[in-house]
Amino acid sequence: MDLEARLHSEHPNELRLWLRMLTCTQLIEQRIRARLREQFGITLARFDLMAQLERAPDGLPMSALSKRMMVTGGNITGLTDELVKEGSVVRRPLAGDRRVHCVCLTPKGRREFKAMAVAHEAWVVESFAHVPSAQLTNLHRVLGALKTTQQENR
Amino acid sequence: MDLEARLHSEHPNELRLWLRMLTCTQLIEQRIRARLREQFGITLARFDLMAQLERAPDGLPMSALSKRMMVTGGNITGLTDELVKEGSVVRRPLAGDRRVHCVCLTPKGRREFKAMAVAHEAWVVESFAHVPSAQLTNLHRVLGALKTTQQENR
DNA sequence: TATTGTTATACTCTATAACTATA
DNA sequence: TATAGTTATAGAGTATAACAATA
Repeated sequence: MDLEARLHSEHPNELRLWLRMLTCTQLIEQRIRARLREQFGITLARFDLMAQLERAPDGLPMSALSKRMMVTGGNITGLTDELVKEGSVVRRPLAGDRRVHCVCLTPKGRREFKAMAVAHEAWVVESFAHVPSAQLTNLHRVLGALKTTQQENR
Repeated sequence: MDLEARLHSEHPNELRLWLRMLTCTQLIEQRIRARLREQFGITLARFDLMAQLERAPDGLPMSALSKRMMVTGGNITGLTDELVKEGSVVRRPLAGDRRVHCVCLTPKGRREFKAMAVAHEAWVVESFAHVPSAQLTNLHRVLGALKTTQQENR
């Protein structure tokens, strides 16, 4: 039983698709969230922040993290504080602009993230295991167009 | 800028699709949430609860709401309390099992919901306006299979 | 014993707004 | 003035666990 139970015959296909998307993302996200907590003692938001840093050897300004994670700045401060306390990231000043603090993975944080990322990737792959590869690509393309229109309307 | 910024060439298509699904649902959900609050002074969770009740003239047991909304029972009690305070729903005993309380829209709640549902449906249709109808159906079908596998693995 | 719903509690995530420091 | 980040706060949403009433 899920969100779609409320639908009736008059509802447009757009609403059917929307509720189905929500159900799918909620089911998958809940599982990922629970496993991150059980196996690594970390929340999804903190994991996501570390994921953004993986490819940035010199770290990222907090304003960049705010944009990428689509949350307001105050939240980045809080998440960063927690990760600093755990020793997983550090704040580093940026030469040339003393307002900016770059958040940067520590060697410890990088090791931790590697291990989590392997598991996380496997969970995601497993979740989509029954979606044929061609459909995977097709979904990705169609949702790409949807994303663009959403971001324009912000 | 969004969640996908963290991807690199080694990442599998499943992860690419997953992050794109998350971005899309978050963008749409944030907009719906903001509009429900601004235009109707209601939260998404309360709206969703009322939506589940629309087709149930005799109401639904709180346990059914818990399953459909995929949240634990305590939350249903809280949401119901708030909607009762607003006069939008009532609790009704169920003949034959005195443990069960059915949550039921009041005439006022039903009127309120009708108005909100019209607006909500228009927002969703608008969000998917640039997705061709054939792709709408295709997405719905593919995600149906995904949903089934997720619910089996719970 | 199992199920329904309530209560109490705590945590995560988020936004907003006022603030400081720097550009 | 504008931008980067911090702080304080509040509200939404959620889960857990102990509990009472009923089956």
